[in-house]
Formats: sequence, C-alpha cells, structure tokens
Amino acid sequence: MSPRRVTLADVAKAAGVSPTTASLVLSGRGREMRISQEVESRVLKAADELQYRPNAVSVGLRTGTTSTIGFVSDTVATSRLAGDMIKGALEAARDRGVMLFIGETEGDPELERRLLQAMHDRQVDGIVLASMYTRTIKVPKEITASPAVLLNALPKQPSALPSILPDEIEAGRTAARVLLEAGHRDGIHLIGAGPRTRDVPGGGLAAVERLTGIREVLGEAGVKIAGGRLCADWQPEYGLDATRAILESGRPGALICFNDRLAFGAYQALGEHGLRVPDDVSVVSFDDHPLASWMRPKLTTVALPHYELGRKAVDVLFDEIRHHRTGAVRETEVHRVPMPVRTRESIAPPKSP
Amino acid sequence: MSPRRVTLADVAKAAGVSPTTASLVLSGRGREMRISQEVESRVLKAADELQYRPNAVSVGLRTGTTSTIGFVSDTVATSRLAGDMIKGALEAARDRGVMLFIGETEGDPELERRLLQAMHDRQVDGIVLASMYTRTIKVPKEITASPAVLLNALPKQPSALPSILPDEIEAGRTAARVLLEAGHRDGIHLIGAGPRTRDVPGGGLAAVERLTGIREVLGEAGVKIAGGRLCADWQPEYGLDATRAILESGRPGALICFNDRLAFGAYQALGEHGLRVPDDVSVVSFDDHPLASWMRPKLTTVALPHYELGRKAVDVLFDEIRHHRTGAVRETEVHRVPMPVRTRESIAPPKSP
DNA sequence: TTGGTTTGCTAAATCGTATTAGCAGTGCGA
DNA sequence: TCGCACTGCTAATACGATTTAGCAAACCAA
Repeated sequence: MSPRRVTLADVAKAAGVSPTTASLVLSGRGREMRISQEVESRVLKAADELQYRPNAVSVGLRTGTTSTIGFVSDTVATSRLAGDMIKGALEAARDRGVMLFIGETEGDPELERRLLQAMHDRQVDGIVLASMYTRTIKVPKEITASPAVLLNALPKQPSALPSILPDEIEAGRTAARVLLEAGHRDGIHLIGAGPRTRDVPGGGLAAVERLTGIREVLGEAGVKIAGGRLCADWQPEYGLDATRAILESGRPGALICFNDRLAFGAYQALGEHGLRVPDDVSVVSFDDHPLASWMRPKLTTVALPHYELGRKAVDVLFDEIRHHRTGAVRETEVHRVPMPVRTRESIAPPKSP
Repeated sequence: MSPRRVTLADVAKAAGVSPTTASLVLSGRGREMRISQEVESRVLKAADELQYRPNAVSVGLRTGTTSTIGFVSDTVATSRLAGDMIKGALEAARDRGVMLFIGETEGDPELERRLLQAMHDRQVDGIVLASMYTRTIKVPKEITASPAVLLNALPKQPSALPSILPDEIEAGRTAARVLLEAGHRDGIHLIGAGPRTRDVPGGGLAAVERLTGIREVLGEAGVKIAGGRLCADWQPEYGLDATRAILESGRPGALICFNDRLAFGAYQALGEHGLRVPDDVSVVSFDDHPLASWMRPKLTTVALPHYELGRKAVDVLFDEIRHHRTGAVRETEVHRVPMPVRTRESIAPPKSP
C-alpha cells in the first residue's frame, strides 16, 4: 500500500520546531516573522529530506482557493480542433500551476447545471464555459458562483461575463482579400452561405460574420459575388452537391468555401468535372482543419486559432479571478482572437477565359 | 460577490439540531444512529430549503477520498480520436459522480512527474495514464502513490498495473477476412508495413499486431501477400508515394492500408492512374478516422474504439480502487477491447483480369 | 531595579465535514 | 429504590494546512 504522505507536522517534528514555524518558513514568511536563519535552514532541510509537499486539499479548505479551474464545454470530442482549445487552456493553466477539471454537457442544460455545481462543490477558482463552435448561448445562472469566462460564445442575454471569440469578420475580409490579390474579380462563388446576408444556416455565428467580412471587402472593391449556395450542414457531401449545382451553369473563377469540409466536397465535384485547382478554379476556405494540408493541392484556408483561444480564455479568466479578489469592478469585454491565413496551393490568378 | 456557501452548520442551526445529527441524517446513517423521524425530516427540510451541498474539499480532507480521478496523457490534441477517449472516460466518470482532472505530458518525463505529483497533492482517487497511440511506455514511479491503469499502453518493465488496449491482432485478422470474403486471393498489397513481420516502423504496437493478424489469416487461407511497403510515417503523402510505387509494377487487386490517412493517400494515387475504387482495386484500412466516411467511395475500415477504451479504462480503474480499499490482491490484467469493422463502399469482388 | 521594547518562537483557532465516544432521560425488572 | 439497558441526541476530535494573537527571554534606557 502507499505509505502515508508526509505532512507539515512531520517536517516540524523532524526540524524540532512547531508546525507554525514550519509553515511560516515554507510559505516564505520566515523573514517577515523573524524566524532565525538557523531554524529556517533546519526546516528547509527537513522538508527537502522528507520530500514534503503540501496537501492541496487541506490548503484548499483553509484558504478557499484550490489552484483548480473548470473547463466546461458542450462537447470535447466533436473535432480535432476542440482538442486544441483544451490544449491551449491546459498549457496556460500549467504556466500558473493550476489544474484543469473538464466536463461536457452535450448541450443538456440539466447536465450543465449539475456539472457546474460539482465543480463549485470542489471549490474551483474559476470556470471556462466553452462552446465548440462559435455561437450565442444561454448563460446558466449557476455560473455566477465563481469568476467565469465564455469561450467561443457570446451570452444570449446581457451578462457581465467576458467572451473570447475568433475574429470571424476579419477572417471573412482576409479570405476575400486573398482572392482579390490573386486577381480574381469575376465568377466568385460562395459555398456554404450567401450570397445575401440573410442566406445563413441557423445556429452559429461563423456564417454571419464570415459573410459580413467577405461582402464588405468585395463590395468595397466593386466586385460582385457571382453566386452562393446555402448549406444546411457544413459537411463534405453538402459541399459536393453545392459545387455540382454551380458547375451546371458554367465554370466558376473561384470558390470561397465556408469551411474545409465543404472545400473537400468541392474538390470532389471539381474533380468529377475535370477541373483542376488552382489552374481552372481557385479555392479558399476557413478553419484549417488537418484535412486542409492533406488535400491535393493543399488548401489555402483562414485558420481558427483554437489553441490561442484556449490560452486566451484562461488568461482572461485569471484576470477575472484577480479582480474578483481585489473587488475591482470590470466592464464586460469581448476579446477577438485573430484568424491567420494559411497560404498553400489552392489559389492562382484567374484563367483567361 | 458570491454569497457564502451554505454549510452543514447552517443546516443544523436551521433545523435546531447539532451538526453531528445533521451529518448523520444527510449521510443516510440516521436510522442506524436512532435519529427520530421527526428530527430527520426537519433536517432534510432545512437542507433542501437552504439548498445545501456538502463542500467536497472538506469531505476530501476528512475522508481522504475526493471523488476525483486524473487523466494523464502524452497529448490530448493530436487527433480527433484522442478526444473520443477522453469522452469515454468522462462519461464513465460521470456515471460514478466523479470529476476528471486532465493533464498532458508531451512525452516529457519531468513534466509527467510534476503532473502526477500535482494530482496526488490534490488527492485524486486514481489515475489513468494514457497514450494517444498504442505502444509500450516506461511507467513513472510516482504512479504508485495511488491506484492506476494504463490506457492504450503496455508497461515496458514488468508492472502491476492493468492495461487497456485495442485488440489489434484481431483487427488485422478482420481486415484480412474482409478481403477473403469478397473473393480476393491475388494481388493483395500492404501499405504502411509488411510484407515481412520485421517490416514495421518503430514506436507503436499497432503495426506489429495488425500485421500479425493479417499474416495469420492470409497464411491459413493459403493466400500469399503480393507485396508491401513500409512507411516511416503514416501520413497521406506516404500512402500516396507507396501506392504510386506499387502501381508502377501493375494493378493490385486489393490494398490493406495500415491506417485511414494512408488510405487517403492511396486513393489519390489510384485516382492519378485512373483506377476506380472498388471496381478496379478494393481498399480496406484501420482506425475509422472521420475522414473515412468523407472519402469517395466511403472507406471500409476496422475501427479503433477510442470511446470504449476510455470508458473501459475508468471502469477498470474503479475496480482497482475498490480492491485497493479492501486490500485485495489482484493479478495484473491486460484488457483487449474489440475493434469492429465499419463496412462501407471500398470493397468489391476482384475484377476478372 | 524597573518598565518597555525587541526578538524568536508557539498555542490556539479556523476552514467544513465525518465519526467516535459519551451524556441525559426514560422504561423496566428486581 | 436501585441498577441496567435502551433511546435519541451532542461534544469533542481529527483531517492538514494557515494565520492571529500572544508568550518568554533578552536587551535597553532611565
């Protein structure tokens, strides 16, 4: 069986001092409390030799802070990208010596409630409430029991919680600019949403914002969108069908796909019609799914910075915790994380007709 | 600010009893300790009205068990599949009212040591030590401080820890059988490893075991493997190259790809040569990556049961914890989780030459 | 010598719960 | 009336740390 853990009392006894003294020394308050050099080094030596490590549960009970935060998301497994978000959060937490509880709600409010309670029962210092795709969410009232931030989500009702989100509007602008810079002005088609502002699938924010950015930049350049197909679901087969439909009325100059899976389907359709990317048709997309660099030619795409989102969420959460402790009042903030373009091989100047 | 939590003392006061009595009632020991119906219901009522929830940190300190387990892996973000493993663990944990700490070591033994310590400092009841691909690992000695299991990993040195692994040998057999059943006996090529037992990339266990299963079944059927290409890395481009090389010496009858990403590359190569799956060439693979159902035609593949692996690991861990408490001695166990075949569209009877 | 200050440490309380030991009060048999 | 068992509850302690308040000894000035 595992031998009993070394406690502060053990260290104190070994050093021949009281637990108080040992605690003072080990928490660095020895100087302040006028503990002699002699005693101080005796304590340190004992702690070292016994390999003493404070029991975090006890510290948690005494001080009320557990060096623990909760990461609650609707689902962790849906995509590779979700993992990156957790990874970012994990590393930011590690930098601060904090551990991460995770939980998933599967979109069930009751489960979410219970999960948040379970975390608060364990006295987490704060909570990251994450969504795996960008959207507005109903903020559960249990969340107020501790500092918290929203990741990849905006509150449906006004709320004091900070949000961390990818900068999707700017991403839309980026995608459009990439095509303009390659010289495209005609035959630009949208796969997944558009061409009109209202042509977006329900649920997420990404479609609306990406479309806004795209329309803004193309509009300013005096370029008219040749067409667009709204897809109910952004899966490869929808991209395949949408692209087939477009191909019936001629060869497009360029495709802006609303995510990489749609682009994957688009590639299949273009292949069927004997069209080559990027010589015949340029393709730009969003997300930077691993798929994007597996496709041939490799797909140019505006990346969702999942890792950075996760890190940022924890950074902001710690700001919240600090301000919570000092009692400072904060105005609500929305943090937008830039979406960088990954330039690959799917864009070329337009083919002269 | 958040109002102070309701404590047991609050409940006791509201019910007009001692904290002892309240504790007894709420832990269900009321009967046993001869607390009257009258008092019992008063306590229950008070607890309910005040919405009392026991402070888990305090309980942890007092009882030594925290209803918390640790999930330590080399990396959580590499693949979508890793997420499924965590999801399985998470749900199994939730079924038992237990929370999950996660941490990743990035393969760094020092980080791993610190992470395990941090978890033990928080008095986790047990630990799942996971690898994201099946392999043998060096078991850190810190692990012995609590019950633990190995997930997707076997101990390099003899160890008392149970392991949970996918049944890769049987998976190899399955892949081979699928081809035999479709009528293939000639021109079966291997992409990723083989044809000889020693033709495997270093590191993982999957290659060795899959190959063993494949060779066994084909051998017993008197079928000779037409060829094989060892790939150092199981990424699409390696599959592409390997398949191109095979195509130089004629059309194969069927391809057994050692994972779906290799198969993805193989599809690209077959496409280049104008060969159609499955009419010209059948393809079977392993893993059941999301990719497999995006490919056209959809890929038949033997699935890695990540979700079940995660669940199983937590189940076995709880057996360990229980036996640890009762002091029972356990013999080391290796649990193999079946890998089911996902039949899709990439296999057909061989083309008559 | 006396009273006050400084030095260097420790006793005791606290966090919120679980649990052991024990304390009043009642009923009963002798 | 006494002793004993039983009923129904509570006091006290422990878990392992932090922190406040305070104590004894040494030192200093008057």
